[in-house]
Formats: sequence, C-alpha cells, structure tokens
Amino acid sequence: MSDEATILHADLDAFYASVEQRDDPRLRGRPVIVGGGVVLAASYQARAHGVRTAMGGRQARLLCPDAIVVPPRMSAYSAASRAVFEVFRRTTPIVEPLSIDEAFLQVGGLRRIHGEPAAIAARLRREVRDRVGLPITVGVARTKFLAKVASGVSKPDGLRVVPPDAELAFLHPLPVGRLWGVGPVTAQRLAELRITTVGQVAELGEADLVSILGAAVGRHLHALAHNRDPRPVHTGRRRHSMGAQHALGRRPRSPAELDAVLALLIERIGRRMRRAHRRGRTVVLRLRFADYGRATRSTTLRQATSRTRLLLDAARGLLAAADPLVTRRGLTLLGVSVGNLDDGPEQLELPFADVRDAAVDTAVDSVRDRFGTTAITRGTLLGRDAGPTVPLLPD
DNA sequence: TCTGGGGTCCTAGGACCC
DNA sequence: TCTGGGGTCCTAGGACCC
Repeated sequence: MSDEATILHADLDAFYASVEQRDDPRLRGRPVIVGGGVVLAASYQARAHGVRTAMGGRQARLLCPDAIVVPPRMSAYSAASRAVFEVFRRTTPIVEPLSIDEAFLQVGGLRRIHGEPAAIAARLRREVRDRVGLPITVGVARTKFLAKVASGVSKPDGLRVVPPDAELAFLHPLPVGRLWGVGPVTAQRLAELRITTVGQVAELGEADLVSILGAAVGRHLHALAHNRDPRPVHTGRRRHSMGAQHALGRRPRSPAELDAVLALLIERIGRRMRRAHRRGRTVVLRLRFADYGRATRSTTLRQATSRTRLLLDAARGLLAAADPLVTRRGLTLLGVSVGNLDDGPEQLELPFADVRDAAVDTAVDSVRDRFGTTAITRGTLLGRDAGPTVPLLPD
C-alpha cells in the first residue's frame, strides 16, 4: 500500500439512465426510470422524488408521476461500458473492474508521465464525458475502500481527493452504512447499540465488534473504520461462478413450463462457460416462493463440465427433489448457477459402449451453440424428430 | 418493502479421513 | 470401544454489493 493517495475509484452516475438521456435528448434533465416491473436505474431527477434502484415500478410511479419510464437496452449499456473501460485502460494498465459501471485504477508510478493523481482523475472524467458522453464520479485515496467512499459521497458528476493526513477526519463523521459490508441488517444491529457513525465503530475494540457481528464481519469493519485496507488493485480477477435466473410471477406454472425455463437458463450459462473456456462442478438451484421465502439446492459433480446436457441433468435432479417445496409454496423465481469453476477445454471421457451416443450428444451441443437454441435435439440430427420445443434465443 | 438479474463472501453442520 | 485433535469437502442459508 502506498503512503500517497494513488487509487482511483471511478463510478458512472445512474449508469443505465444516463445512457438513455445521452441517446434521447428529450430525456435530458427529466426524471427517467429504466425498467418497468422494478426500477433498474433512476436518473438523479427521479431520485430527487425518492425513486430508488430495485423499487417496485408501481411505487416509483406513485412517487414520481412525471417520470418517463423506458425499457432497458442492455446491449447499449454493454457498449457504453466497453467504451468507458477503454478510457480507463488508456489511463493506466492497472484496472480492476467491479461491475459494469465501476472500477479501481492504480495511478501511482504514473506521476512523471501523467502528473498527479488529482490531475489524472480530472482528465479521466473529461475523457469519459468527451468520448462516451457520460457523467462519472471519481474518488481518490490511499486505499480502495476510502476511494470508493470518496466517490460515493461525491456523486453525481464529482471528484474528491482524500489526502492521507485527512482520512479519519473525512471518514469518521459518515454513517455506518458507508462501510463496505454494512447493509440493512448490520446497520440495524449497530443502531440498537446506538452506533450510527463510522467514528463510533472505530471507538469500539475489535473484540467487541467480533462479539456483536461475528468474526469475519467484526474484523472487517474494525479494519475499515480505521481505514486499514491493504488490498492492492488487482487486474486478473476471475469469476467463481456463473448464473442465470428468471422471475416467474405469481401465476402457477406447470412442470413442463418450469422444465423449459430451466433448460433455457442452463443453456445460457453453458454457452457463456464454453465461450470463456470455463467448466464447473457445482450446480446450484435458486428458488424463491410466493411467501417471499427462499431456498437453494446444490449438488457437486464428480467432474467439471460445461456441457448443457450434464448441467441440465443435474439441475433437473435438484428441481425434482425440491418438488414438494415448489408445490407447497408456489415458485416465483427460478435460478441456476454453476460454481467451482476451473479452466480448460471440455474433456469428453467416454465409456466405450457409449461412444456413438456420446458423439451424437457432442454434435447436438455444438449445433445448439452455433444456433443458440435447444430446438436442436438428438432426433433432429438423426432425422427422426419433430420441430422446436423452445423458441430461438438470440445470443 | 415484497421485486430484477448478476455476483461475492462467510458460517455452520455433517460426512469422511487420518 | 468411543475418546482426541485436525483437516477437507459438501450442502444450505444468510448478508451484502451493483
């Protein structure tokens, strides 16, 4: 960790909503909500009325009747994200993406060529504005955590540098919710003990925090409240799992419908895994019920795989085993994720007797990949099957 | 406050091994 | 025969992040 403020946290403001305002002049300066059923993003004009991300659409419209609601355009956001990350990588090779719209940048060691971190941050904001047309907020500090806090309090369209000698004066008056890892549950638990600011957390001993919140969270918060965060900006982070999910609404679904959804989800994940040359061993089924409860069911395969067939078989087994739960409580969301990811090509280790069958399966998988559909079956390839069972899915 | 889709990390109990 | 200590892996759940 440097003893100078050289870590940038760059975070696009109201990202999806800003892209919409950029692309449609009629939306500029107006309250904009992206997403219908729930709010995926809200422009700052909509936030002024209390609209928040993940809020139900009905409530959002109640709070802000004048809001313009637009459907999401994910491909436009991906393209904008790529353009912004190009600006990041032109600024420094040490970029750690955190999500589609934020990243850490290490700009120490660039001083002789590019100037002070504050100047680099200002230029970065200008470039994102000029080249991509989006507002971005940048925090600059000595640690990742503090850089993120600095950008958080400076939104929207801001820049904040926290010099090393002003860290705790900046940090301690802030509400506990600013600490990374403090959500509603932890904030509530602390509030019951009359602890509402970061400074009050810092006054507690580590042992006290651990006894209140558990070992991991307690130690973590103790360190952050004293701005101890030794994590370097890390470029090569890899995903540990890949998942997909689908909200079903409250209408009851037939087993056939659920199976079709499951197949679509698995296929989406499988295709992403194969494209990234990753394989996984653990298949997790994620369920949400009409009573707002949740459950997960998981199983671990003997060998890592990215083959649709094998993943789907595992997921089907889990869903079948969860059937009593599903019947009793009513399913409102079905999700799958594949974890325990490793690298490497798919290995087909085939029992001898199955070679011909397996060869057909492989062909089916590769054709499905090509055309992005489950409509292709063994029967299709062998010329004895009827047509599609699931509509074509654009890649 | 009840609604999306994509993730991360931690905890705890049980099985199993030495 | 059931008594120690230590470790890993698996499953399920929970909190949190954007």
